[in-house]
Amino acid sequence: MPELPEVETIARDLSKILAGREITGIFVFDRKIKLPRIKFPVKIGAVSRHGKYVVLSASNGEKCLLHLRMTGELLFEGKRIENRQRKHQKAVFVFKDGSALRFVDVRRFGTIEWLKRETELPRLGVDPFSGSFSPEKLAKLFKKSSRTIKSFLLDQQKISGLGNIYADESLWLSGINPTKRSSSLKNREIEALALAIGKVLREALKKRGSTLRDYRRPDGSSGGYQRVKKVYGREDEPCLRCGVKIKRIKVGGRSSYYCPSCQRNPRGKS
DNA sequence: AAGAGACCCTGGATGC
DNA sequence: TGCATCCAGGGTCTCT
Repeated sequence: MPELPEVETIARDLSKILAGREITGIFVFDRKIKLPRIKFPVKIGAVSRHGKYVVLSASNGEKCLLHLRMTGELLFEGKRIENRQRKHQKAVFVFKDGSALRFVDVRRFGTIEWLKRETELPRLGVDPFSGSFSPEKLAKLFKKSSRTIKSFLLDQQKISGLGNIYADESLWLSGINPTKRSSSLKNREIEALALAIGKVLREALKKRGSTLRDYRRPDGSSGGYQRVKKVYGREDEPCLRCGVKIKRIKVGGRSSYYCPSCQRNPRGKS
């Protein structure tokens, strides 16, 4: 499941490969995807990340937003592609030299949008890699919210880029119970959490993301963070800090892994 | 208005 | 072995 580090890795990889290339056509195989009329060829200026979106910025000011959701993959094929068909293929971007970028997506949740104006970029919360991400900023946001910290961290309108894995990892690292109410966090906890989020995401980016199920880099290679993750997916295994069995509960409809000892709820519940 | 829950979708895991 | 059922989960929509 691509989250910030995976999307950042993909965007960086693609930026090196695609900058300067001209798209001569986009073939869409998913009827849910609707694109406006596009005047080809379109030259790609840069590839970047906006929250969990991969953004292809064309030199004419238009933008293509790609969201991988759960199982989306962007795979680059340098050689002239022989067969445009492939299982679970959502779309193929074909370039002037015959190379191509395939959007493969088993669960079909991924999206492609073509934007004519920059102002249409979806509005997102603060990005953990931006300069405005700070404990003070988080404290301000948390103060207003009665919801659980876990579901808050997953709300892209509040903080952008975190998904289930890195939210759990950050909460474990900062010793905060996922069911705690955002507004109840002490300044000390908020500082620890802000630090943990930055640390977890930077570490994951260094490892080029986590490959748990479908995530792959544009060249087909895997990420390495799954080898260092501390709680996610470790139900019933010992906590790496205290040895107590990791628990798994549902918070806001999502699986949450945490240590019942290190991440104790002050009220004593779970 | 904010928050909770259903929904989308398919493959893999589990149960009988 | 084979079929049915359940589950995963990001984001959007609907309902409260």
